[in-house]
Amino acid sequence: MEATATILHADLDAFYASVEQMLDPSLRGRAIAVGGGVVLAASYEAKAFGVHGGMPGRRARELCPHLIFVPGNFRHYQRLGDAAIGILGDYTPLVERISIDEAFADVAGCLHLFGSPAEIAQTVRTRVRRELGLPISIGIARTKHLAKIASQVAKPDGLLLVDPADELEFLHDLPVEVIWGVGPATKRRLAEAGVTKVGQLAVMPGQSLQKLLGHAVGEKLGALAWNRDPRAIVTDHRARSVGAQSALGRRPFEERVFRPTLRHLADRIGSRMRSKALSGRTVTVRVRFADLRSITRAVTLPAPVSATAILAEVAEEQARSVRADFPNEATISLLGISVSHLERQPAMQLEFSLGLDDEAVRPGTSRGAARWQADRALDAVRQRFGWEAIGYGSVVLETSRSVPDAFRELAEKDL
DNA sequence: TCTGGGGTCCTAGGACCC
DNA sequence: TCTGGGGTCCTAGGACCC
Repeated sequence: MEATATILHADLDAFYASVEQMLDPSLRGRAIAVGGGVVLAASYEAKAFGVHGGMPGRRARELCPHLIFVPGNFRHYQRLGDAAIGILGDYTPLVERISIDEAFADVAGCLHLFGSPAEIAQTVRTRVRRELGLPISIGIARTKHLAKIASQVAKPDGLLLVDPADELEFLHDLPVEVIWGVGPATKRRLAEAGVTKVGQLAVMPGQSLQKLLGHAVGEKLGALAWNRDPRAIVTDHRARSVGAQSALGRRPFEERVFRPTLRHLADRIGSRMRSKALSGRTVTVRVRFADLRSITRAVTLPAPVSATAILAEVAEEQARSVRADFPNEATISLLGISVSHLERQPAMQLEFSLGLDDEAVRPGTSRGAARWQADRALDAVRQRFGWEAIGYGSVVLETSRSVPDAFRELAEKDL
């Protein structure tokens, strides 16, 4: 007996742009871009001119002179994304959200209640359109990988079921870059070997594939080309790292620049970690030079931390070491911090024992405890009055922001 | 013709231990 | 005196995804 296709991949079409067009009817049917300095999302009308997400706003305007730029309504995006995925959840508890506008679902267990996978998918599409006013495409297949490809092929505003009997016929005709994990670099390498279609990839000997792309990527691609994808739906993902970065334009690589910036980044990361009761042992700093080459420095601490001041100190120390190692790099364009080796526990007790807080403030209290309490107080104020209400005094960033802060908050939001 | 920010996973080499 | 193998952890960098 042949397995049935019960995995759905649902993907809201040109999400931010569609929301804007839904909210403002005068934008419907027109080429719009959400964002300004950088295009965060483009409507299909704009995509027809070659405009796409991530593109500099100026370039987009060149391609499409009548392009309308709209600032984002980020609260709406979060709300509507949640609502759309929620509709999917009305039919099965097996929903795996992978971003604000995208999710997998397995409907194998609810067919007797709601009908065939295609019927369920169509119901979801109809409801998202009727209740939220948004277009959503859904792909259905036997595996996650193929369902995702199907939803991309179905776009815009479409539904595509890949019958298990037709999987390879469907898949092998498509270009290699439809495969999850084939980006520009892998595509180029494959093209150099004369491989542009999935079908060609499929018949490549495993050994040469692994030689070309490395063991893991080669093996994965070889399997995916035959639609061998063992991944199941995972309903709870736990974070493996928490990070923040900031593009700086061109700034001198000096203490007076990187100290306040790292402090601000550490502050954002620390408060996010504390709000989720996470702490982490490895602190990685990224420094990007003016020519876009970037350097990372990581250090693993003996115990996990989440206090802003400690994260900042560790990060500053690493920035200094990069500075010392690259005396000829006078200009930087980005700084980032990321914390990994996360553990699910408050960091308070652990930070005492790090030796980072050797000056006791008073008997029974360490500097680490004082910091932790200060952080908690700050977190509480922000919870009531908003992020901008309070912060580390030294932090005044004159960075010109091409990305609205609300977008950062959105990107930071736990999905 | 230089795009921002938040992530995940893989590779390779070195240190260290048994 | 060059003679193994296996495992784990760590760092740095790269590719990819949304």
